[in-house]
Amino acid sequence: GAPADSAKIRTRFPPEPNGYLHIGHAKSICLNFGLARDYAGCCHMRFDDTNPVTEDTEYVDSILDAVKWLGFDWGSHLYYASDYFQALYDFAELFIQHDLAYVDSLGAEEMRAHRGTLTEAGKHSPYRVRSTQENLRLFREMRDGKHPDGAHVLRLKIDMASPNINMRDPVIFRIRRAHHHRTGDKWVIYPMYDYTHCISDALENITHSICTLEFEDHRPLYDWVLEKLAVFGALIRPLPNQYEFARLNLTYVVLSKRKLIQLVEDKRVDGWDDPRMPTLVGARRRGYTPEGFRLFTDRIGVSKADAWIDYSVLEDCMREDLNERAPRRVAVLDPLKLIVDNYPDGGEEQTNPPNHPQKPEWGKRPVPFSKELWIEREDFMEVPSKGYFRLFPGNEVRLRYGFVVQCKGADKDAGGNITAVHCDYYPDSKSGTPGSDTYKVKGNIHWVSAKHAYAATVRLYDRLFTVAHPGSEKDFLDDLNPDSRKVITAYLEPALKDAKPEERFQFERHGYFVADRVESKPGAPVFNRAVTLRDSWARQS
RNA sequence: UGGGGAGUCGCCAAGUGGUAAGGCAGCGGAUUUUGAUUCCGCCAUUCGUAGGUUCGAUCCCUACCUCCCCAGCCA
Repeated sequence: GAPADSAKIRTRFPPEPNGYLHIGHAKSICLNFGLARDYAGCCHMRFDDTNPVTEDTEYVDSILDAVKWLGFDWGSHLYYASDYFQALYDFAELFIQHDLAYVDSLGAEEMRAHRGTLTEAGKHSPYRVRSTQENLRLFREMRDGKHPDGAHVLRLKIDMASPNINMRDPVIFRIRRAHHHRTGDKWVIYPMYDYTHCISDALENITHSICTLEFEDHRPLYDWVLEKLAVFGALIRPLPNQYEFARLNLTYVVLSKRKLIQLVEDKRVDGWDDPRMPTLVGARRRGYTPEGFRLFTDRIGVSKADAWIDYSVLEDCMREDLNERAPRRVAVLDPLKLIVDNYPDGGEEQTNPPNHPQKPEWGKRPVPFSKELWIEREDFMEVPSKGYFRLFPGNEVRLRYGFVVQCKGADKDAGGNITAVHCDYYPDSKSGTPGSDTYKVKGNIHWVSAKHAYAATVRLYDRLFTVAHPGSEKDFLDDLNPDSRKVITAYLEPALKDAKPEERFQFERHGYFVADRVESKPGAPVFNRAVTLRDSWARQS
């Protein structure tokens, strides 16, 4: 436990280690750690590991990593509810001794029947009148493994007629022979959440126990348990208080743990860190930043109203952060060949785009230019629509940081599909050379030298990465096909691991790092955003 | 229809007796070698509804409406 310091705010982030943290958890993490930081208090990292059948150390590690990644530090305050198992047990005997707890031997079915309904009071269990001596004996036998799973439970003796169902003699210990990730097989009885959480908070001298709305009904029980223990003299006042806030809902995003597990188990995604997953590890691979998440949680606020935050808020936060810090790189994702007819065959020269248009101090980088380039297929229209000012026959555009060219037309295959676009360039229009700015064009498109493209930079999901492709140029371009992005993702994996903020790149054309559309293999669902899985899809699956 | 919560602009969200902050989205316009960024402007006579108290109400009172949560030996 932590020292009692009445003046200090003390919060805690208490996940159950039964899954990976997602964007929704970021709100809770930022809230709890942020409050502690803003009020010079401290925030405990605590695992609520009272149900051994669902928990695993794999999750403990990933959760710790996620919190650190978000930029928070719990210092020496790392706790596990399982560390309190003995204290929790001892307190339970105290409740028995004060005739406020009893061993119930009703089966699960019968117990439910006795609990009553939302509108009808419950009935007392016939075991509710057991003597203190018998309760103590039975409870110790439960602890000592003398009874099979489910044979008995320990319940608090409160009020079976309470309109609040949580107060109808809640179960606080159950027999569960399962290996616990930390205590191993030492215990066969495990405490329940309601009983554990408030006591853990009290033992750690938490001042503000912040949780989500669905626990509002549990607050009376939280207070009841702690008040009794204080009266018994087992706990010192002041006692912690529970406060609730609305959990995060994000449009287009499924944050239901059950559904996410299903996606992973059904292999609809590559794993918890698939860039399409709303997990923090997934978001990280997408190029989302801790700073962006912190900005996001500041922006959405905290209230008790059920809210659906529009995804654009998250996007804007990430853009705002990356716009400042991301060096610019170019990639062509849907390549169309552009041939500069009047450029010398085999010719080659360098252009020098800045690393950041507003930060000359970041310097420039050399980018090769040659006769054949790759441009985005959408940057050419044989018959331009109104307002279109990129490439179309007769029009002039600037090849960004390169030359101004005039479009001469396009080649087509037998099926009428455009296979290449032709243009002529103006040799005196090269960016950065004297007089080059006398050319006034509305269109400005990005490009990659075809013969150097195997070493170009690729955008995946939201990020751009420099790729040194092991295969030929053709292999590389084949991999660029939107339908096989996963292949590249897998290949790049090692390179992404330790990417620094400065290594994050922003897509040049749109200054926008979120892919608009990613389609997976035929027959598989279509995602509207690379980032997210649509809730409606998850529902039908 | 038991109990607990919530309703302020398309989406969030301040304000809680003195006459509606801010952000996102959207819409204009200026700068721009990313249709980006940046910049400047517009965007609720109205705060779920109906009454009431008051000089004055989003804020107080009454009634009503809508939505969310609760009957795990899950958290």
